[in-house]
Amino acid sequence: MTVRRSYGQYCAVARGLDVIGDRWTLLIVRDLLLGPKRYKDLLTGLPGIGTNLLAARLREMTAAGIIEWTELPPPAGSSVYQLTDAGLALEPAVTAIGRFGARFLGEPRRDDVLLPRSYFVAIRSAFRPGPAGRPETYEFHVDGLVFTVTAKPDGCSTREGAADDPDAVISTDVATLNALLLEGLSPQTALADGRAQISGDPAALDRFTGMFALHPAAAVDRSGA
Amino acid sequence: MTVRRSYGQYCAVARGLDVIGDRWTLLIVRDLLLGPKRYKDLLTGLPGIGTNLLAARLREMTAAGIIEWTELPPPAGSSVYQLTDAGLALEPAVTAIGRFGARFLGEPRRDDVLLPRSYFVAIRSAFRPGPAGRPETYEFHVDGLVFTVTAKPDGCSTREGAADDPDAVISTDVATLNALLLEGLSPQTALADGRAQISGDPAALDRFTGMFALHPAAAVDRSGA
DNA sequence: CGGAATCCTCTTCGATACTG
DNA sequence: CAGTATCGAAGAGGATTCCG
Repeated sequence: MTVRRSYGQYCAVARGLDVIGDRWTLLIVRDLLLGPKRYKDLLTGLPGIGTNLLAARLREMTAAGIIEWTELPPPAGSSVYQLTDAGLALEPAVTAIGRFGARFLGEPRRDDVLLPRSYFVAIRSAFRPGPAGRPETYEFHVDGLVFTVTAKPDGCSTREGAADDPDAVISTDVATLNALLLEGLSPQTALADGRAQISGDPAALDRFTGMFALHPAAAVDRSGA
Repeated sequence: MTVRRSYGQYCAVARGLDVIGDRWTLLIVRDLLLGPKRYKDLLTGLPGIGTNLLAARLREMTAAGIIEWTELPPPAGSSVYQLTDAGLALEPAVTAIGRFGARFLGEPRRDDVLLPRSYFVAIRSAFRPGPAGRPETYEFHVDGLVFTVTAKPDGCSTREGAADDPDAVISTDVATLNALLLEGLSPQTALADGRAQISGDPAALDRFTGMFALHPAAAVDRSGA
């Protein structure tokens, strides 16, 4: 409807920002990096976006060719938005901004919301291949959402949805997940306290947290408020 | 004055966007990657920004700690803005967005403006080390701006300002620079037509364009990194 | 019920004018 | 030169309503 606003510069950075520079756009991409999502999934996963703005962004992103609308095959059959190849090409940008933003993360603020999806995107670029064991698959249930993490010696992948044949299934809440990944909470403590449950290999949570130590070592807290 | 708007998500990507997500911010960073700039330099280098918005952005970026205000040593003595270490950490993000944006670049549109600074940021990530010769320094004069490019076997650096002891000094306009880098215009033709002048080693412009082939063909998908 | 379009208020943007 | 002040236009954010 509206003519897309452009910086009007013949520059790859400016042109990229013409496409992804609007508010919320890159956060929609972040969530879609974990797989296709329904409108409602995105809406509830991005508190504050407002339904009109989400609809507008999805329209613009579709027009730009970075997402597409499709229907999942039966039995799901739901209509979803997913990244195109051009949209997948945004992962390095999301990662780079995340690395930059990590230095401003500090401690959670009072009115910060913790979103499970964010962690399963973040760990992709925080993967430290362990002692080169065999590939391992974890299924996480966090606050009603389900994620699959597959760790191989040469990298890891994450997506939203259930795993085929996981080595372990871990259930927890996002606060505990944050504590495990960013605050050094030990898996033993989390399990003993009942903040996390595991079925399958009981040592899997240990190996998981070891592979994804996100502790902001060089974090410079500069939160203005 | 205004409370900075935040996504309110405890997520490195969202926090990063809280800092750099506002309109124009990342383009200011792009220009500052070439070195310190005065207010006026930024204003004229970013057509359309508007002086109040530039002032607001510089204030916010200073508060966030990604730029700082300083005075250049005599004899220049001008007051300038420059990136802090935290601001320099944005180069990977700028590069990643540039790689993504390259696929939307196409041909210049009627109302696109060509900005010399953009090219000297872009070539940083398009450097293909040549046949490992000795380091070479080029000084460019483009539409009243001066740039220094230093190419070494293991990388290249670019900055705004005159070179100390350049191997060649090249004068041209931004349209010709664009044609040389993106449209395959041959240096011989450019020099013969008088669209570019060179002093020093006359073959230097050949070596330069060879090192920085940005042609869409070569620019498309270098996403291996 | 999921997927939006509409309405309304508030903030931000962009351009111009003006000041130290 | 380096900003501040002002103002109309556009965009963001929230609630409600509509559509299938």
